[in-house]
Amino acid sequence: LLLNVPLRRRAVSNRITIRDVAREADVSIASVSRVLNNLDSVAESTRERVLEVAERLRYVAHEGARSLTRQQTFAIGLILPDLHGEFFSELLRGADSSARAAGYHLLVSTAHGQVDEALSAIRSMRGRVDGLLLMSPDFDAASVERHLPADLPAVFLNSHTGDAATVVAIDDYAGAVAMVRHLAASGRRRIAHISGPAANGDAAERLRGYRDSRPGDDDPLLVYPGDFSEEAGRAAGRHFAALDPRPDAIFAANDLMAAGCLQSLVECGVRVPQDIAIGGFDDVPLARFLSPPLTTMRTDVAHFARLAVERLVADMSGAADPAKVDPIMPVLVVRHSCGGHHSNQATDRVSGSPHHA
Amino acid sequence: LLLNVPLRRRAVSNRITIRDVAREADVSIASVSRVLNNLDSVAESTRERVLEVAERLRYVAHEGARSLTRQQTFAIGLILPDLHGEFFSELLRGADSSARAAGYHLLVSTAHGQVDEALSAIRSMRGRVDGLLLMSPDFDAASVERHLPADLPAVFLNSHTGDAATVVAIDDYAGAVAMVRHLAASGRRRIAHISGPAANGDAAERLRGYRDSRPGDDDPLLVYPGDFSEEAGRAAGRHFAALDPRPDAIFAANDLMAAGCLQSLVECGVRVPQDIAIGGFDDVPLARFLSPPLTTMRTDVAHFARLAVERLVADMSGAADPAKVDPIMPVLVVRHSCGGHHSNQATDRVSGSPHHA
DNA sequence: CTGTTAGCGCCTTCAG
DNA sequence: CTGAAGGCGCTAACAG
Repeated sequence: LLLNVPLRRRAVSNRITIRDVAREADVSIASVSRVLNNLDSVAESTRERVLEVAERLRYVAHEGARSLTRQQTFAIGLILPDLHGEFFSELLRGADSSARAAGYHLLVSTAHGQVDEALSAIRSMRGRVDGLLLMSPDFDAASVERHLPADLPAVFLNSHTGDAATVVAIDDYAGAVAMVRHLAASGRRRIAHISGPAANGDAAERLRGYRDSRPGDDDPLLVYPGDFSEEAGRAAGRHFAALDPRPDAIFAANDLMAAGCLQSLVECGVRVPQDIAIGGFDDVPLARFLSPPLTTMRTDVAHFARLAVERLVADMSGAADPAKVDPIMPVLVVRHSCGGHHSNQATDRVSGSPHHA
Repeated sequence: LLLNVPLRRRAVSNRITIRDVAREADVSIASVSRVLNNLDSVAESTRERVLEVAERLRYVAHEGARSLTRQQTFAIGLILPDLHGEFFSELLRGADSSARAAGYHLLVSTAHGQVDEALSAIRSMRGRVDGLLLMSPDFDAASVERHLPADLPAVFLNSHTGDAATVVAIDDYAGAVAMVRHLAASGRRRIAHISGPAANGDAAERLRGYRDSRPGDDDPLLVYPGDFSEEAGRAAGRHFAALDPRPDAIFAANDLMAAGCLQSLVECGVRVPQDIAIGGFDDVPLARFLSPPLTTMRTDVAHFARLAVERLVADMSGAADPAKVDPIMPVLVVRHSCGGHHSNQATDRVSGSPHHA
């Protein structure tokens, strides 16, 4: 009766399972499992036979299945707003190095500043990762947090969420203040700012730091609304070059805008730093290649990411130790764009507190 | 007798499964599954009830389990030699955009130029991804290929493996030739080269292109052995600045070395491009920010990665269409470092065949 | 339209 | 030291 019932669809599958190894080695799958995970005690003869067969068959364990029984995937989900530019490149590098060190893989996803994309990314991470690293400067982290599956530990990166979530953050405010003070200390009196996207938490903090510390009166014309892009920096440069009276310093909310601004100022015939000094934020690798090299706030993003991973791994290990990680204090790096005298890496003048205070 | 046997360990687990939803909604798990995947036809009333309960319980499907039954993970593994610098950043960005578009996630891993790390990465991908994107310029791709699990389609990136594997490659040789010819055409006669790591396939091809097309006789002093790092570029710059007779052009095997070289030449008092012209390879974003902006071969890495993902997705869909993808021909971008006259993006002079010939 | 029942590939008690 | 058996959470026939 059941003669021509096809034995499921695996007719032409070349998938090799633990069962194949067991059959070929003439042992039970339990024994194969033991050997492969070197557990318990297994007779040396069995052990050798299994190993031999496994190699001959090119058997590689199915990590998906293994995760299911172990209830652990050894993967960490990383949800970023974007992947553009060196900031994220560095972030990823740091996260990867630290994750690998702890035996974890990285599952990367981008949300492009859309809450729904972030939520969908989170959902699709359930059951494929043991924990989540979440960077969401473009929207309220708290609202995202509510949608986290209950069994998915998460660490927020640089989002000014309430006390509820675990957060590893950069002290944007203090960094901005430090930069503006440096500019003022070197004699600049009319300091302008190129801000980041309005909805971005980091950008908001940097703007706040600028506002609270700039010399002179509030002047709306001195704040150009940017979006972290090079093009915004160029536009800002043109704007400020034409302004009368002209600012004598510009603090850009990130390095990429500073770079764009620098280029357009030069095109407009403005001398940097003689006429206008420029300061950035992040210290991406690009910064020291500009001419003049860019004074900026160094955040060591890779290190920042490493911290976050370590924090997450601790959380996942059930180390119910919700001790807050202190915000990371950016460090001022003085280069020629503010009137410093040196340009190459070896002579960067670095000041401020180190990462671990 | 079995009264006090603890019902497995899940005593305090807050994991919510499809079964919880089914019980709460008073239907079978099959129905829940149907609703959640909107399959078949389900009574509207059932449907609503399930949806309501799922939301109330904050149920999120376990993707791991789902992958196991579906025999499909909707993830792509990406194994890279490293994560340093804009080249990989761009690669990742392109891969991500294209993978997301096809409904896939990216599982990232690095091999650091070690064969064993690459092999271990491959093993740990089995059963968590549907296909592999593999970049292994530092060692023989064929040897890696032999260790691929049989059920894991793979696409090699830029590795000059035999015809066996699917490869998406950049035409390094042709690119190098084009650059050297450009240098020669603008009157340079003594053209030097900074090569990449000896074991690196791309580097080897670029060197070969240089050798086959440079004017004048072979001169070992004109080839400085680099390793793709900025520091190597600086060292090369010092070397060539001191050489007598000095070269009048330098072709660096990648942009980062070109950047380092440029800086050290300037420090040595050599004028670029008047005394020495410089050409790079890759056209990373950094290139146009240098001063003078760098003439280079643009490969559009992001696009390259997109192609590779599309190829892989096609392979995975069983489109047994092993039509080779033509090597991507880099495009010459002329900027001021070779004597061009313009510096900003809008006026880059681009020539050569476009990516799709 | 809905529930029951096999697995997916592996790990892990529990008995031999 | 080893094998049998029961899940992990979900999907997909197959009967009702």
